[in-house]
Amino acid sequence: MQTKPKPKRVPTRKILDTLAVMYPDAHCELDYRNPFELLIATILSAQSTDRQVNKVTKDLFAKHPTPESFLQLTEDELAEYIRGLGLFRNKSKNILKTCRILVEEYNGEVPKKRELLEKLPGVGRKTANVVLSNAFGIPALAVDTHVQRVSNRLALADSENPLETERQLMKKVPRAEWSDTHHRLIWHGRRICIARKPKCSLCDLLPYCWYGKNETNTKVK
DNA sequence: AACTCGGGGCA
DNA sequence: TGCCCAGAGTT
Repeated sequence: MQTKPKPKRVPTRKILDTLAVMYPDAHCELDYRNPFELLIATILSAQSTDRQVNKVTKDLFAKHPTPESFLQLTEDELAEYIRGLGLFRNKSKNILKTCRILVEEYNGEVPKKRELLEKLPGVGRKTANVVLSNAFGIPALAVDTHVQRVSNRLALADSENPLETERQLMKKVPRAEWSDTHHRLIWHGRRICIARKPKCSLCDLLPYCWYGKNETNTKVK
């Protein structure tokens, strides 16, 4: 790794506006109808694709729409539903523990506080933020691998630590734009600013991008 | 900080 | 065939 010649001034406003033009309708691509389903779908999405998650949750949520209903399932039975995903045994175990807590401590509801969400098995900082923001409209900026990578490349963040990246983004991005920005960074990370060979020649952010300017060899069709 | 969980999709 | 996927928990 080279020492980073950080730009003197990051044109945050231009970056956010350009992202808005590029991805005007960016949104969560997990299928869910209520906070509980979003919580489960987000736990399931760890190291898996949202398409695979949507595939397995369709049948699962149809037959088990509530945490009470999930508790009728054994660990193996739930694992069978989500077998198409990676990490399915861990997820099955964690989700059943989480459902038990929801039923026994929160009257079957998903709590709306970060501290409580993060205590649920399988729920970390990222998942908690997704639920707060998408399900409850509580401002939060979830940092996953896409947000982390794209933020680093655009010099919106200079840390590899997701929590630190979250802090830096929250300082630079107006609170009202946290949710949209989160989704747009993800869409950008999946479509253009991909990990391996970013398609810099297709990127409207190139004029504002430290990485794109310095990695000319990565420009692929 | 480094492991581990992990099957499926895609180049 | 190898690499990655809207991470979290444990050591």
